[in-house]
Amino acid sequence: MVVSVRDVAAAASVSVGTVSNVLNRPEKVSPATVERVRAAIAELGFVRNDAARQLRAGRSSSIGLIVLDVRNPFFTDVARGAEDRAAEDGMTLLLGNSDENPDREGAYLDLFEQQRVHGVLISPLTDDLPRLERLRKRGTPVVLVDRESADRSYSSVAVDDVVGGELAVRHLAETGRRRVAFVGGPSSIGQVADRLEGARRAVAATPGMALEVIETDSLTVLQGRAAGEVIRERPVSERPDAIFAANDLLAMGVLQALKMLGTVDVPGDIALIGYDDIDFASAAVVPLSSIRQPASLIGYTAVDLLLREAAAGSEFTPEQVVFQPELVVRESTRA
Amino acid sequence: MVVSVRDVAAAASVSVGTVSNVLNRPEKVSPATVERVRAAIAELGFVRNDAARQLRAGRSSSIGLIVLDVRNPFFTDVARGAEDRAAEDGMTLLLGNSDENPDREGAYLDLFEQQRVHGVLISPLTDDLPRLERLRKRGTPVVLVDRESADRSYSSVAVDDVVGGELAVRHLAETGRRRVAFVGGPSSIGQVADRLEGARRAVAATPGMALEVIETDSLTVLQGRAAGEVIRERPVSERPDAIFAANDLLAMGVLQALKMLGTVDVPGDIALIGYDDIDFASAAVVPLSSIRQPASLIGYTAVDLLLREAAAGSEFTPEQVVFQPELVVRESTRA
DNA sequence: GGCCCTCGCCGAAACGATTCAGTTGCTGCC
DNA sequence: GGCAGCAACTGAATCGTTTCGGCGAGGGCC
Repeated sequence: MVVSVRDVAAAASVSVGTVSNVLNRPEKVSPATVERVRAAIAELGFVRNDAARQLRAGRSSSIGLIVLDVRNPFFTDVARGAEDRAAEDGMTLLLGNSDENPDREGAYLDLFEQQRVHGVLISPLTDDLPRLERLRKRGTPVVLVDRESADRSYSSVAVDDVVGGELAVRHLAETGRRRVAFVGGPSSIGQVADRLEGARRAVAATPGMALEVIETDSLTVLQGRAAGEVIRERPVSERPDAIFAANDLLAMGVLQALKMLGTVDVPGDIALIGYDDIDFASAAVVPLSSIRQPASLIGYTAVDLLLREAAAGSEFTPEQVVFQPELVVRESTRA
Repeated sequence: MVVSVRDVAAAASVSVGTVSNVLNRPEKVSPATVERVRAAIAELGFVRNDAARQLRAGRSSSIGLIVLDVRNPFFTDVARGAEDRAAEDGMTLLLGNSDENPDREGAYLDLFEQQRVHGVLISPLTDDLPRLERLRKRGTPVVLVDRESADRSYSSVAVDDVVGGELAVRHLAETGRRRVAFVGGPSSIGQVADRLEGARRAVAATPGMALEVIETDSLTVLQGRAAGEVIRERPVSERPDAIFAANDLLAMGVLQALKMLGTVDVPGDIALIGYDDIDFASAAVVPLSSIRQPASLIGYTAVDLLLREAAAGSEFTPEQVVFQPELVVRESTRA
């Protein structure tokens, strides 16, 4: 009981080609015929088979997006922006979650390749992936999200994380802090490395300031809590007087750990600043200072670039869009 | 330069049928041939075309999931659970976000139908949707998520929201509160209606307790903040002494509004309880009491049901799974 | 009237993987 | 030797849509 164009054609007494034209170029068909075909479609409950369309078209009308962590509101915001732009061109967004795991990242790339997606948006774990190369050879545009490609061979939409890190630590310095701990990791993730680099620069620019790095396995609330506990357990004299967390999830975990036993006061004893400025940051126990990134704009712009690249074909030169981050000061870094 | 099974077959000097067998039933092919074909695949960089497979198979290996709000961590957790179960059977999850908007919901259902998805998981806005019926007629299983079907004609995985609402308000009663405001809406959303119903029951069971309903347009932080401001602006005597928010996002918004000017103390002046127990609830300005739902288990179970239903075909009787919610007490409702 | 266009429609070919009835060649058994 | 049985492989048909060369009818123009 599957209804195909053929059935519709028979019911409306036209050819399959005409049905297809009604579907895709109704202006090419006489009004009376359009009407008749539409009626047949409605009556039979015909619904296009996307697989067949794609097979014919050679590629799908979906765009793949691979993010580091769906549970991070920053990335859901990116996804929303991407989805909005995709919808403008009648495309769909396929959302994959690598969870900072290269195997999962690879699995999604394979999947997207099999699906012959229109293009791939990725916040990659490592800098060079043969799979990305292969996709590109096939003619599938690839745009890096929240990350710039080392050799600028890929298009990308990112925020200057070095500047962001610098903003954060300079702010800490300006509010009188001198012993800063950077909480984040793994350092193989580009964003983490860049934010740390920015922190280093700000520290170097401030006489008497010291930086310590507390490396985490991932960028989650849980890992933040663990790092916070490490700091809490130290003798008071050995604690930093400020913490810069590589993202807000970590920062919120750190905050939970510090506040848990009531032993450490934020910002009294330790100031805390995160990164991303997710919605929940302002609602934290101590409202969190953070570095804001235009998440949904990043997603929107990335899809925009992707579609332009897809339309241009091979004579497209990769384009790097870089947004500037913005410091948002709240309670957690009050002097 | 597209590589198809035909090219692989030629390169390995076998027929296309054999290539397909190597791909899908390698045990049916002699080891030497498997080796030869695999080598050809690797050399040519052949990647299966999913559209062609699906066309032949009649349906895709994806499962569609439509949630009310991707930005709500509860739903991303549901999605994670669903994805995990789907991956066990080599299936993919397509995530759609209705944003509590019937048009968007409909658009995703249409899309999923065109994609001939293996099945649909939906947290529906309204109770009866002709589109769901049509999907079912086509043989596509539909499982309701976080919602039970009124006439039990659909399979569903849900949490007893009436009990959850009752738990919340009974807890407020037990901690001495008597003038409760329910913040949530629109009431057309089943979860909201049920939680309110539970609240009503608990109020009815407590002599001297009164319930007021503050309706919101949606279940977001922003709407919560607006509701919180309404309450904050009232004369002290007309304020409730407890607020039950239909979900944690709303609760966090309410909390922000109440704390903003420092005029209202939580839980001193007003106790506050939310629903869902999202990760961020415990990290809020005032750690939030909430009603916990097993989010990722819901997603996992829903896909499990879906796959069983798909395998059983027509002789499947819908099954309703109901989990019990759990009260989580934190600072925000301390007596 | 002859010629050329345009419009509206037709229908076969093509996309690429899977399936299945059929062929081949070999082993083992009476 | 004859034959059944089996393993390994073949290749044409199939899924449902889009595309595109082509055809006939009607209109405009010289």
